[in-house]
Amino acid sequence: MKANLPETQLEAWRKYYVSFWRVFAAIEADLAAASLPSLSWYDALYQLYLAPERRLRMSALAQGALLSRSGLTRLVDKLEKEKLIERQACPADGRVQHAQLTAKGVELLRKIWPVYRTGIAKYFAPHVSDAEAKEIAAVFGRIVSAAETAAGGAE
Amino acid sequence: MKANLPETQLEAWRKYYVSFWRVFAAIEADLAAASLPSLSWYDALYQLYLAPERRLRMSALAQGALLSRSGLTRLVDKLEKEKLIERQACPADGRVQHAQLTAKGVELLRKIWPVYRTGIAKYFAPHVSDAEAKEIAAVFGRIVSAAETAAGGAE
DNA sequence: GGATATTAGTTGCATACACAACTAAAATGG
DNA sequence: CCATTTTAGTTGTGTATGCAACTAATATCC
Repeated sequence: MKANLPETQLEAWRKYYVSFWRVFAAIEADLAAASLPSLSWYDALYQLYLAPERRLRMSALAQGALLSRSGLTRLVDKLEKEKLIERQACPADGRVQHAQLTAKGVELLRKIWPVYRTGIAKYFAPHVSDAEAKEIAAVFGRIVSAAETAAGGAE
Repeated sequence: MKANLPETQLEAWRKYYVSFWRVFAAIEADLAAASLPSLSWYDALYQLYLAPERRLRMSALAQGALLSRSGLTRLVDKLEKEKLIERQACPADGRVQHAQLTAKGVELLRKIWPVYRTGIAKYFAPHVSDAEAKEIAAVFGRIVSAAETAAGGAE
């Protein structure tokens, strides 16, 4: 927690911060232009897609989808209404709900991904060499790990 | 706009994406814990602080503060109510408003910055070597430039 | 120079999200 | 085994933000 922050680090932070918002906004705009839902839907569905049996407890999904628990409840409401997922009560623990990805959910994921991928390929990838990409993955991987252990959840 | 996205790039994107949200949330939480306004206020005030005479047209400020024009109008409403800035009509062009940073605005900036800086120093900097920071600044600097020229505004 | 187009900013409306308070279920422990 | 605490998820409420429509002012062009 060094309070002194060298100018180099600060400049890196600023570029990181600004670039993220720009790229994020550009990708969201492309998705909206293609009449597709926003990245938060994608993130949630994709987390489920990755999960064993394509299902996850609400709180795990909230973690993975970068949302608060209440935010996730609302998102899951909408996804469920669209039949993209199903809520399943847990027989072993009455407090727990699982979100289960449906076939329709997978299908939407497959519709979103090409547009998302193209966005990454347009706004991000062209400016990042292969070597830089490896370094970025390493650096930001460390940041993610640190943030997640700090937040208490190993997950 | 290569549609093919190597796994290396993709992995870099994912870490970049997730790390950003984690760090951003952590810093926002620290600011809130210190009863300070959020980064969007800081961003807007800081843009003005950097500007010549500490004032900027609304639309330029929107660009710099990463907001839509309507979003900026609302933010400026709040900042003005807190006397952190003043709106000034432009004598040369009746459509234009300038936002002018006040002394109180500078003061708030100076209160926020230590907390913000500490957040960067806690969540970001420890995981980034000096060499990596230089590279990150370069890479994301390119991304920002590309995004801004694409968005039409050189600025 | 007056009709039309463009530009700057604002406002109406809708949406997405967080925090805090709540409910229900399970764990703890005496 | 009942009372208390903890945990999982939901709901009430407030806020931040964007898009599209609007207003007012300037620029363009015949």
